[in-house]
Amino acid sequence: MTPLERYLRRLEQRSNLTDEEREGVLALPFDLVSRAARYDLVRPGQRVEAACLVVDGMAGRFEQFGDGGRRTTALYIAGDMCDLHSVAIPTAGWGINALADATIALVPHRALKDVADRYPAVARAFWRDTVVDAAVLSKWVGVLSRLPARERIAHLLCELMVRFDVAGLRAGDRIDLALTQEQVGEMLGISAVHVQRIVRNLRSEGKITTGRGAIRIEDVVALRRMSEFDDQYLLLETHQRM
Amino acid sequence: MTPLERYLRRLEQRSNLTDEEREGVLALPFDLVSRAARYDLVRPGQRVEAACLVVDGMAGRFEQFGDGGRRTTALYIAGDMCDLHSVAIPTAGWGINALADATIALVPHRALKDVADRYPAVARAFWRDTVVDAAVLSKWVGVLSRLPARERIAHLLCELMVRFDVAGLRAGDRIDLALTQEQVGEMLGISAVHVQRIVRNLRSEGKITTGRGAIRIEDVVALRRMSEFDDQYLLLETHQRM
DNA sequence: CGGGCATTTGAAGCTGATCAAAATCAGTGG
DNA sequence: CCACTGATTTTGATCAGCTTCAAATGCCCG
Repeated sequence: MTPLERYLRRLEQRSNLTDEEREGVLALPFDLVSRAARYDLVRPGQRVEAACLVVDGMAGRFEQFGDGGRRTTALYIAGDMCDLHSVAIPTAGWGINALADATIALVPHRALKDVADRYPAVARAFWRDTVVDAAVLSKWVGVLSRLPARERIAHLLCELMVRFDVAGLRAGDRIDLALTQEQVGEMLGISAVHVQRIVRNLRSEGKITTGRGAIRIEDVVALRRMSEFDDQYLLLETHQRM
Repeated sequence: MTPLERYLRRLEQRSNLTDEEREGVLALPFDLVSRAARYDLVRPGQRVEAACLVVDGMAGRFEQFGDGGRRTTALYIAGDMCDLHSVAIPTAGWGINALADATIALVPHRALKDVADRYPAVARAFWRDTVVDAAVLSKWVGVLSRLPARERIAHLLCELMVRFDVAGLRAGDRIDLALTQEQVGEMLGISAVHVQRIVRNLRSEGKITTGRGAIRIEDVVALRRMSEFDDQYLLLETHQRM
């Protein structure tokens, strides 16, 4: 699957497109780049002229604080356009970082605007895409303010499982979570030490198994129940042409 | 200022519009309704056909969890269109609630789509508006995962002060925070009891004073510093016509 | 084989939750 | 105008979850 085919798949998950519109998306130009883990794709305050489509690996949106400290606030997997919103607002108030080694397709804003102008349905699909992004952020705000550490981690795992599934990326029960426990903690507001204790705990209870940078979900039902996970917020339904 | 003038003001904060486009926005039809505090304007899962523009009072976006428990994840003040995103995705995965007594203008999706179709610049302004909403959510994720209770509250106060300012709603140093301490706690993941202790503390340090449902900011500088507040995430710059 | 990063484990201490109850306040009806 | 009611704020005491600091072990890669 080419980078744009993956992205098209994501768009079509929620928006109906005609053949012509599909072609328009697939014809988007892009530059393919490889970035090592921790590379900053977009720095806060920077003016950007291309959006980052994750082709392989993982990327994250982060907020930077006064003292240079950061927090990852959103997670992007293959097929996600990390910062499609930068088309609407090109002066970044956020940052994008390669969480793991990643391949990224840089898609020029110019081209994205052109295809959106030519095909209004594509423009709406783009808008929808950023709305879904916001819906996930909203859920995370809720999760962080409501659930204790254990449940937060369970919720994250459930979310990723569903997103990998929908994107057609899942191999069995295995999730390729190429994140360090430190990174997970930083995303969920938990210290690395405590993340480790929780992981050990979940493992001892037979809910997950871990190994070589991947996590295997052994008991989805338990994870969903304990974190009150409900995928409604991922807005997975396909919508009418507006 | 009429409801739509307020909203137009918000749009023009970030997007340049022509006279004709302005007229288009101002000509939007709406139903004005009054809702008591705690009224649900939109329930999770509901299919909505109008967006909620806050005319007076406050509204909040909330996430609902398995057991019916809720968390407010975003806050809307006069001039904010709470759920403009519902135009793109009308089946709500979220909820909207009147946090305090509020007057709301219900603007039909149909009319919003029409004006967006007629004026592409308005469509982009709408997109931008939802992107700003997402930017605030992203920041909150960062704040919740990084800052301790005291600093969270300070951050919220700083954000509201800036937003009230930008919307032209601020009277002196006074912020009309018609929220109970319980509500504040529920938004920030802090128990009501602890919110009270922090408020007392901030008061004793001369940073704020409180009274009759309002908060007076006495020492902005201290609040900004302690919460590492930087308004960049509010994306206040005006952008070119795309 | 060695170096560097990630994970793992232990111990001590703090932040903030929870429970319980008193004091204050706003609104209501007599 | 005052007594009554329910909600909100305030205060105290106890306790759990999680952080921090420190150090050991394990793992991957050059």
